[in-house]
Amino acid sequence: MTETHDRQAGGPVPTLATVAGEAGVSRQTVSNALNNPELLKADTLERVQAVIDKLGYTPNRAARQLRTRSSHLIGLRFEQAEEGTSNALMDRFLHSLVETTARTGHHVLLFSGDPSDPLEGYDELLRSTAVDAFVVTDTYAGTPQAGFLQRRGAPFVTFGRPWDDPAADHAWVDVDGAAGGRLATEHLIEQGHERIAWLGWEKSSRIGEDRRSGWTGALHDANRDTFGLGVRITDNVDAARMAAHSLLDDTGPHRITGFACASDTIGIGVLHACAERGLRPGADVGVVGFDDSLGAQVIWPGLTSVRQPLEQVAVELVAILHQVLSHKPIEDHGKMLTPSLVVRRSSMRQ
Amino acid sequence: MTETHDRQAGGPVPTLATVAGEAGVSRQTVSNALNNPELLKADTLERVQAVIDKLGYTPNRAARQLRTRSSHLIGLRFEQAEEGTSNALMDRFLHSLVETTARTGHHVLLFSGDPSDPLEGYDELLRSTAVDAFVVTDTYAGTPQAGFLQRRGAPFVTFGRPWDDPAADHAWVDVDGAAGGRLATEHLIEQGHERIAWLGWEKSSRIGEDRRSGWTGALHDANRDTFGLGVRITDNVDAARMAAHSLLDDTGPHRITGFACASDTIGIGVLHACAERGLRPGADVGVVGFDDSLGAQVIWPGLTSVRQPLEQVAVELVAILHQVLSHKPIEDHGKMLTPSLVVRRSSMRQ
DNA sequence: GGTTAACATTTGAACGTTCCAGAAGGGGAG
DNA sequence: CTCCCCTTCTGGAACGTTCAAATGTTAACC
Repeated sequence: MTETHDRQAGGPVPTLATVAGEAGVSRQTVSNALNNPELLKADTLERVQAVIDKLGYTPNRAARQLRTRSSHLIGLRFEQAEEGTSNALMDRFLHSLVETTARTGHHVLLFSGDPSDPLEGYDELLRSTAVDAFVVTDTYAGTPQAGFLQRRGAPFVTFGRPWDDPAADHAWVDVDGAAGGRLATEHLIEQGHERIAWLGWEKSSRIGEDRRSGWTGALHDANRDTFGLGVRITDNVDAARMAAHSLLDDTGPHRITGFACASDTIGIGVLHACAERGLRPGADVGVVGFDDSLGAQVIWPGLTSVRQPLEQVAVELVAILHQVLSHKPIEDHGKMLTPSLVVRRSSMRQ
Repeated sequence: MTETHDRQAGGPVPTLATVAGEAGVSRQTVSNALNNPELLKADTLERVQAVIDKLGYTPNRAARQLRTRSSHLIGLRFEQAEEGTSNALMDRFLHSLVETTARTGHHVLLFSGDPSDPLEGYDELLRSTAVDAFVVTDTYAGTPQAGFLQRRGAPFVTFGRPWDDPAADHAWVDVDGAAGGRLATEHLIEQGHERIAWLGWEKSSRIGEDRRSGWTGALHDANRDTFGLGVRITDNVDAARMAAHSLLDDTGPHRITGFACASDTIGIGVLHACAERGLRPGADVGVVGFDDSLGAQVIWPGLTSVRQPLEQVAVELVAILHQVLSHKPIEDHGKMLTPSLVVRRSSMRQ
């Protein structure tokens, strides 16, 4: 607690005029003391600062926002995720974002919208000049937010690359899913697994295909075949469990012993199948999930998982956002970050 | 998409004056059309509305906020939870809150603060009149936020009752942990378990003691002893696993077969211990967790858990907040909600 | 027909800040 | 001494809205 004023004090909130009167200067001088201190003579600045501290003055945000047309708020549409994996991810990301924006005096404003209308909310906040910019998170292929905001001339950055249009010229930050899939697969190869399957999402999921391509690439680089080893399912534990059983039933020249998965939910399904067959995760079968969710941490015996650097994503997002807001020409439109592997017992041979 | 204006349109944002000019009325009349439509003659209202729709006018939030001294923002300090159970809870709660506040045109503003100073952030937002009110979530015993905000005369509601001071006269909403503990225990009794243990937190946790008291009460009502059956540990899987082993080793007149737990993390630890002993959850041992987290849903074979009605908590919080903001006398200072039991296979006898 | 009252709308001021143009006070060059 | 520039500070205006009071309009009553 560094403030020198009395935090307990209630009473009327001091304004610029209050401070100016107390310090014997004009309003504008007080304003300058805060926004352009280099314009003031040293001793004036000091005197004004003292009064500001004494009264505990903080500029009224509404007035400042009205005058400067800048709210220092970042809008984020906070949509209900299906009961699934993404919840935990969002929580971690959101915290990083709040933390990062705070460093530059910005705050995060959450708004909701009917999932059936992906633009709902954006428009109203824009017209009422409630936020300076948006962070857009749900940018799977075909979502119209980016196009809409761009046409409206609204500042925004997406978490997620523009899948449809590689030439899209809005700013984005994303995590390299292919690199993640490769990390998982190469780790399983290192652990000595001969046949490594991929359990992923439907073909329509661009994120899923991206992650899968890392698996394909790693196997090809090791001169291995992927034929019959890539399975597409929906993202739930039971579908994954059954798919894993089916793959484990398959007795070719080599049995399948490695599973790289597009999500932790799927990885957990594989672990369930192992339990039902009496296979020991780690020793008999190697399993790697994706996203390092809470479930991966608490499930027995611990699920190795690809972790997205969400803290870093937030930092990059905010950095780019500042460039966009200051109308600087943006150097890179996109920033790709690399995930890391959190190794737990589900993939450790001994 | 019900708006009749062109969502694509960029250009200057229309103001009250724009609309007034177009409709041939004064600014104030347009303002009234929005805020007090009953003051206008029917056909005037209709005409103004038509222009508002046509131009896609939305009142400037900053100007409105400056004049009315109301930002329509609810502040929520969003603190990093330790890697643990509460994350998932927070996510579900936060979504409900965003959804509920949206219904009355409010938004949620997130701010962060150094965990070492529980008051950081509140003061600044208050002085800059950035938010109308706060929702305070981390109200374990001894947290100073409530007292601070009350002295400052700031509107707020806490999620969590004032443990220290039952006579505290601020508004709060909470979930009845004792009822939850009782639900879990009575369910285990119904399932035919003779000796039911409690695995909970350290005595310093008021929430933990509250939940535990439900277990105690249910056992006493059934004329059973609790002696030696209540264990206090820290909230992590491994501690719970070891404690469960220790309890399962105990061979009194009856073996312990029921476990009521203060959290899902602990419940999951018990399931791990069962797995290591070859005990079948459900058939041999009944386990009930608390909070219905993602982990409870995905772990094999499914963990029965006490679920907090977070959606309803949000609704009640917002309702009380509106009472506080309109300076109505508050009927009840506190609102206690009852949790429910989500039964999964970890507690089903067959 | 004139006085009142109720209704419908307008006008000027204010919220607290920053922008802009300009004033006051030095100091040096011509 | 005058002119000009530089530094430092000031006063009025403006951002877009709502409040409070004033104005104009219609209807109602005796």
